[in-house]
Amino acid sequence: MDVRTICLGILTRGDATGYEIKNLFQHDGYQHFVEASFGSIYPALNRLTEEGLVSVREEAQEKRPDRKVYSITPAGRSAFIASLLKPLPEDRHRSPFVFAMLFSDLLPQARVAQLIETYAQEVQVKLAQLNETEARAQTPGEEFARGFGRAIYVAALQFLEEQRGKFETAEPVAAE
Amino acid sequence: MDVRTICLGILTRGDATGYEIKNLFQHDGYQHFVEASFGSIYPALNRLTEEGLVSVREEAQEKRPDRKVYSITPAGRSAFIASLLKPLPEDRHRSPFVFAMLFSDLLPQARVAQLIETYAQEVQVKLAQLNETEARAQTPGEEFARGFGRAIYVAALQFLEEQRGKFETAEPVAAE
DNA sequence: GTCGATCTATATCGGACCAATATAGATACG
DNA sequence: CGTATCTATATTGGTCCGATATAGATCGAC
Repeated sequence: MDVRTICLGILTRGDATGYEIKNLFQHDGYQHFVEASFGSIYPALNRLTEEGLVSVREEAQEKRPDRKVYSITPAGRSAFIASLLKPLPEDRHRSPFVFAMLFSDLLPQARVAQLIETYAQEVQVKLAQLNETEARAQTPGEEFARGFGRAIYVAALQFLEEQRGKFETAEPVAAE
Repeated sequence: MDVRTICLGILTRGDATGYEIKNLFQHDGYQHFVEASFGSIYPALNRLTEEGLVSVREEAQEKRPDRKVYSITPAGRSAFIASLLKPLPEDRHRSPFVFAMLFSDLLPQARVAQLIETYAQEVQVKLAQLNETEARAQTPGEEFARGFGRAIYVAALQFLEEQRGKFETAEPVAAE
């Protein structure tokens, strides 16, 4: 799922600037399983404009940089739906935490316990974020995404809870 | 968790060629939460060698390209452990599947059902892979990583099972 | 009341990383 | 006997991220 496709998808829900697209990842609905940086969003929007998949209108603002508001075109909408009909790339879950835990035998116990605590807290924050958005009007898709996130985070927390303690008795090895 | 750190970690478990490091991600222990491509592994090993964090010995083979077997140095081991003592980057879970489901209202029902089925099958394959490795000798870290993966995958499957059907009655919208 | 922080909004650059491709002989299978 | 897969290296094009730059607006703290 490249950034161009992600931008198209977001624009099917309404017009937006590059800045607003970026912020959608931090707030509402799109949390946790989709992301893109400014460094890829702005070039993506330019290319999409060249290709006629989105259109821009520049809204000049007094004493502010111009807003470039992007809208999806009919061609863009078709291209987006077509991309959802093709086989999807697989999920990619990169976890520095799991990687670090693979080497727990090389770390002092205190650090291992801390890794687990810190990670558990992060998961709890994400879970709380998902529950916050609960009240707002949602598409069935957003409902699904929130449920999916909840399911995974709850399971992760439960597992961490089970593991807590198991790494407190293991003998540590040289940490230098 | 950059590729250099990942390579260092793997080399703490024993010497390996770039090729073997890459393959470790597909087989044993490191499955699912860690990955790197040849295009980043080979340059990483070169740089690590320059920096003295790993050493190479070239094993000439008859009628085969030379094997470049990498070993971690004491400096490399220290650097690796130091990187595990610093705060870790957060997990990054990119899911084209969840992204597509966010737009289920734009897709024909059949496609949505297919998305769920296909994804569920992929998760089941991953779960089976984790259970396969069960028999082999494991470090506590590998045990943890396998348990973590299992917990998440089982929860995902359970959620998908609950959702199956919920997307069969939703009215579809134009798919072109 | 003014100073710093945060927000809106654009954009670029270096570097990291991936996917695909190239090379090339070995082995294994049908 | 041919073809696919395996061992093993490496590069290239392109995508993407993180950091940085710019710049005025707003808002809270002191």
